[in-house]
Amino acid sequence: MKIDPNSSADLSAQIATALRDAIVSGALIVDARLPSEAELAEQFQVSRPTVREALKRLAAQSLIRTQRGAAGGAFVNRLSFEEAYGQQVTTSTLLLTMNEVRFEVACEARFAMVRCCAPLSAQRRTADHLATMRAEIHRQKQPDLSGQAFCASDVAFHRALVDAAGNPVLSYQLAGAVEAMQPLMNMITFTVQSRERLVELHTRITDALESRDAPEIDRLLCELQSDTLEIAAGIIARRKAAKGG
Amino acid sequence: MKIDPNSSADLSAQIATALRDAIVSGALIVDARLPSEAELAEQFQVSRPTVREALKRLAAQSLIRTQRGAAGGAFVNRLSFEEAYGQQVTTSTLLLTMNEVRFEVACEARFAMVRCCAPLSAQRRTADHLATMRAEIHRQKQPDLSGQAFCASDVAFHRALVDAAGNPVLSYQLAGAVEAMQPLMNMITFTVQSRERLVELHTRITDALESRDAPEIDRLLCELQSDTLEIAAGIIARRKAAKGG
DNA sequence: GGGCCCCTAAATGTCTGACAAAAGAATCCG
DNA sequence: CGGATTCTTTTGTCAGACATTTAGGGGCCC
Repeated sequence: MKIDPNSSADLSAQIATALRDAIVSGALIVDARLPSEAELAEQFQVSRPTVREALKRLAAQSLIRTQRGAAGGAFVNRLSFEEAYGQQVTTSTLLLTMNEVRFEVACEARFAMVRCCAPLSAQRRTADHLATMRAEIHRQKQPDLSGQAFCASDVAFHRALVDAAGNPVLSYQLAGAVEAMQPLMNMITFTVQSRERLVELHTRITDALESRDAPEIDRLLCELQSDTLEIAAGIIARRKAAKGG
Repeated sequence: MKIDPNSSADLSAQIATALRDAIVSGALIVDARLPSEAELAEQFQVSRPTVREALKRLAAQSLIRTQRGAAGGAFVNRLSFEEAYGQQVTTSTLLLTMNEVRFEVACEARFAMVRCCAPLSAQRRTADHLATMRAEIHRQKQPDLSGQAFCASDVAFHRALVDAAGNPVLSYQLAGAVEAMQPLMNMITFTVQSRERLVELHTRITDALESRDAPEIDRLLCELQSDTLEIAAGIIARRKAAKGG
């Protein structure tokens, strides 16, 4: 593990990369303790603040955790699904908002991915999943629900549908797709009418899931996608017209 | 934007969170310049090294970029698909290896997601995508190809299949699922026989993609999944037997 | 002899002050 | 007016110091 002091890159970035490689390659296994900051400083021939900056970079990616005290130090962190999930959502959200991804494109990706777990969900759904989904539907029916809350409930509904597939890897991957869409969805204030359309489809999807009818779920999700797109298109057009007038 | 000096959390972590929130919420837009380190230090009532640690955390997530010099500073970074893609792959890979996800679970997720873009790929594939896939198939036929190289080619093949869907969001999301599988696949040294089975399926998938036959692609991917699982199961069983003997 | 308490050592967290290096801005000179 | 030079701002890096936390050991009391 060496660094190049003549490189144009930051020393802390180089050290972070070296340590990250060691972790990813398996040279440093989970719960292994890294050398202390002072030792790393000596090893890389840099000062302690520089080492610390490198360690903070790794900590930001949840690759290590630090502990103070005598037996403390930096330890390779077991990346939990929850942590990975959080990072995934942040990254995906920023990616969509910063690159001005068109609503249709994000929507297409989202529904394509949700549909991909429909067969598994139909097969493995439990009563719990159905209960969660029906609870969200119930919430979505409340007329005084804010636009944001409606979207959040929509996300929760789809998450339950995805979780029903019983595959944590799938849940993790789709979390990004589903949750990252929320800010885009938030820009669309659903009218009472359109909400009713969506809620009805949600209900039928839940029913289909209950009777384990995978093809029907697929059909309904397609319908939900085209409905969502239609509603969005209408709102965008109206907004543009309002601007023009 | 305030921090709590009495909190148990690191000051640098708190500052990083505050700045991250400002970016995610849109208060700091792309290419906006953050205050200088000295200004941030004064604003948060901490020292410059502490501020720097916070900034390095953000830099590790590609949320900011820094530039030296008179007009330099830290700027909100436009998260590119490429950067997000890299982070996504690293995170997903570590998640799978560190949590000892079973091969079947990861495999199921991977193929479910790849299958979800089959209809779009069939519709939008270009000659380029087909050429890439055939080139990878050609490489996979080389008998002296190492196990690692075969797996890498397999990943490239599937990436082309996914990219054919023409949806960058989908490509990004699936990148994690497909590439993260590679280390797990690497543990399975494919025999000549099993390679032939996979290559044949790859060929048929490419043919089906050329004739835009979405249902056939779906069928073939299912077959590819069960074949992969079967091969893996055989190898795992043999390995276990070798250990026991 | 065992259990409790305190003390110490080790490690991270934070601060101060300083200098190096880069890069644009301003200035000076031809 | 243009080019070279100096200036200024800002990040990158270093050294040393102190604060804080925590595990572990030694000593004391029962």
